[in-house]
Amino acid sequence: MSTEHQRDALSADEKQLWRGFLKWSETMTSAVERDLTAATGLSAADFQILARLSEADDHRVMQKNIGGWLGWSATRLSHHLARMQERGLLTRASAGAGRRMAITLTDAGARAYENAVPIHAVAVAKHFLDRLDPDARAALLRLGED
Amino acid sequence: MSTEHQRDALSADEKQLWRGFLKWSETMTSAVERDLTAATGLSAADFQILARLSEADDHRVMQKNIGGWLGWSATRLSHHLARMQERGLLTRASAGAGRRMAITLTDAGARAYENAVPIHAVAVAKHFLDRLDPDARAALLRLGED
DNA sequence: CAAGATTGATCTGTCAATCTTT
DNA sequence: AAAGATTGACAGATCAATCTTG
Repeated sequence: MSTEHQRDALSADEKQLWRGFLKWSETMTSAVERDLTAATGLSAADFQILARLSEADDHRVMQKNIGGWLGWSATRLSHHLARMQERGLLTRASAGAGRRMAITLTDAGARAYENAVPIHAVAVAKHFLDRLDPDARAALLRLGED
Repeated sequence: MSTEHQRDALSADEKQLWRGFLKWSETMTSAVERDLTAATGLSAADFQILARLSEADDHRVMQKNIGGWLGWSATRLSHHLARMQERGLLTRASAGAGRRMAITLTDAGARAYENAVPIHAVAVAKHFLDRLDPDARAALLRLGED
């Protein structure tokens, strides 16, 4: 009989791998966010959005695209962009077909992002990049490229 | 001059590695939780706690220990355990020094966990384990063992 | 109507302050 | 006083339902 089609439970090794990964991943991303937020007042989510806007032509991007890049639901994105707009980091304007929206970085948003870039880079290096050996780096790169 | 002490920004490769990891990690853990919750009504957080209780002698564990194993704050754990107690999955009782608490699995909690184990195993295998080649597996195991 | 976005209710997590027992 | 746990207010995320425009 096969042992593949009806897994009863994880083996001890698999359990260790899964639990270890979860704890490492959560601890590491929390540490990055803690450093970023303490120095800039931006959350990790804020930073990701500002980065995408900052990289775009005219600092302007369709809302739909942001959702795709980050893998966020429409709902989450809508709520988050509303809050960021209230804080003056970006503006929203309807643009074309259906209920399509164009998101634009404000000057204040651009400044907040530029100020945060080096802090973010140091945090990611300290808690993530610097702890990866070449094998781990290659493995994670492969997992992430889909 | 050194390029180490004052990182200005991540390189393109580093950015790809970091963003790719974040998206993969969030997508993958969400997929596991979606499968688990759809079939059992348990969240990933619920499952982790039930698993630790289930593995303990007498299905009983000190609250402090759970926090340490999972890397959770005392606050988060307190709120979460209160909710799980209301759902009848576990009981809380003061035990000894200070404000120490002993957490015990109920029969209903034990049944819910046992029912969820194979579903969880299939989900973790499908979305995580089966997608790791030997190098990735070894690399993640190293990162997680601290 | 279909795609894209929003809304409100609810649930989870965090922060700061507080409480209890030794 | 110190350790461990709780509380309440608030921020962030999710779900289901709804809205808008081509």
